[in-house]
Parts: sequence; structure tokens; C-alpha cells
Amino acid sequence: MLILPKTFNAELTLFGGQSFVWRDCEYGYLGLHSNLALLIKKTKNGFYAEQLCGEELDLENYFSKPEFERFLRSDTFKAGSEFKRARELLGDIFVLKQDFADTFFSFLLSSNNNISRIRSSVACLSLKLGRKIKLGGENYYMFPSAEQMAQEELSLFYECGAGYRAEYLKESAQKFLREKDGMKEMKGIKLIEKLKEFKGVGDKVADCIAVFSGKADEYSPIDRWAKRAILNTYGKEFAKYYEYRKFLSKKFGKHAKFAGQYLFESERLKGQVDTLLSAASR
DNA sequence: GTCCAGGAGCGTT
DNA sequence: AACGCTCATGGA
Repeated sequence: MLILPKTFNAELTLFGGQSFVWRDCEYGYLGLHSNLALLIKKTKNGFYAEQLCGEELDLENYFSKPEFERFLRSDTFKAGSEFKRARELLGDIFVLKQDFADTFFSFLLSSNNNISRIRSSVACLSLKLGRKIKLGGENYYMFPSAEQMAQEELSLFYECGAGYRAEYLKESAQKFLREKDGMKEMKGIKLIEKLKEFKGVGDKVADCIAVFSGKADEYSPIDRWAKRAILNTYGKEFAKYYEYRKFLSKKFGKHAKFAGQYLFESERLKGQVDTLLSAASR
């Protein structure tokens, strides 16, 4: 069991677009990876994470808790910094170290897509292909294994709303099986470059897979929100993806994944707040 | 009907 | 190396 602080922002951490395997449940939140199930109990006193099944997992490591605490003690996170202010507003956004295969397939679905559609496709794939587990008398379905993904027909992926990304899944699943052992020890930019060899994986998706599977703390994915945040916060704009990548890793070093996540969420929520305000004024 | 979403592939310049 | 077009799909 792992105690998470009261300041843990479960919504942004679990549903903010770094993971698509979490859902609400009676006690709090349920996370169904391909090989393990996690439960976060929400109580008046805080959050309690525990593992329900699967090969034993280091929960602190899954939530990057030690790294996050280091981030809080770092020069990047200091009085008056943009991150100190962001945390006061948004609480603790942890960056998960998820199963590599689950993260790989999830983010193949992410290009030119939105978070709720990605989640619904992941839920659909899990329902159709995933291992069934019984929890509290109810059936749940875990994320499909890579082996399972590799033997499916294209049509199955279309049925789950993957759209044109169905071909990414179909093609990359075969290659994933062949290459996963070779990628086991890779991390950082070397892993990112390797991932880009897969169909459907460009710069951004490669960063997502590497960072959100816990293999590249010194990077953070740069999507449209991150670009807007970097422009608004630091007045910087670049033509090339690798220039953004270099900017983040140079400025924030091993804390880049947390810095990037706070920039992303701050910018993304700014839009949502504007939407809510304009809706309220009408 | 149009626009947008944690973009990438592919052909043309 | 740098553009521009296209790719499903559901919600706003």
C-alpha cells in the first residue's frame, strides 16, 4: 500500500492524457494495465494506492514519487517559480511509469485525437481482447497483451473507433513483438529514436511512450498545448520539434517530465476555464 | 455544417 | 529539409 498526499490531483494525473487505463470506481479509481490492476482509494484523509493483482509492482516507482519529491526540492521548483504557482493551483500531478507495451499501444491511438476518444478506444480494446478479472463480484477487462494485439484483424481496431490509426496498430503490433526484447534496456533519446521506426510513431508520440512508461525523465512531449505554454511562459517559439525537446531538457534536466506536465496542464486548463466562463456568461 | 482533438505519413517542392 | 494535404471519428 502506498499513501498518496492529500494534494494529489487524481483527475489530472489519471485522466489528463498520460494514461488511458484508469476509470472511476466505487472506492475511487481503478487502473487496469495488461498485467496488473491497481486501486486508488479515496478517503477523507487522502488517497491510498494498492495493487489488486499481477506481478508485484513498486508503487512508489509507478507514481514517480521519489522523483517528484526531488523535483519539489529542486531549483526548478522554487519560491516564485511558475511551477510553485501551478502546484498551488493544480496540486500534485504525478507522472506515471506505466507498462511499456500498454503505453506504446495507447499512444498509437493518440495522433490527431482527443483524450476522451482515446480512453473509449482503450476501453473497447480491453473489453474485446483483455483478460477478464472479477472485482467485488463484477467483471472488468484489462488492457490487451501485445501478443493479443498482434493477432487481431484490422476490422477489430476500426470497431473500437481507431479510425485510420487502426493500420498503425495492426502494423506496429507485429514489429513490437519482434523488437520488444531489444528495447527493454533502452531509455532516453536512444529509445525515442528507436520508437520512431514504428508506423504511427512520430516525435510527439515517441516522447509520450518513453516518458509515460518511465524511461525518459529528462524529456516531455510537446503538443500544441505545450508549444502555447512555452510561448506564453518563456516567449520562445521554434520551427522544429527537436528544438523544443532540447529547450525543455536543457532548461529542466531530469525534472523535465514534471515541468512539461505542469506547463501542459496549466495551458490546457486555461482554455477550459475560459470555456466555462464564457458558457456561464451566456 | 464546421471545427477540433496529447499528429503522422506521404508526395511534391 | 521543408511544405501541404490527407487521414476516421465523435463531440461541441
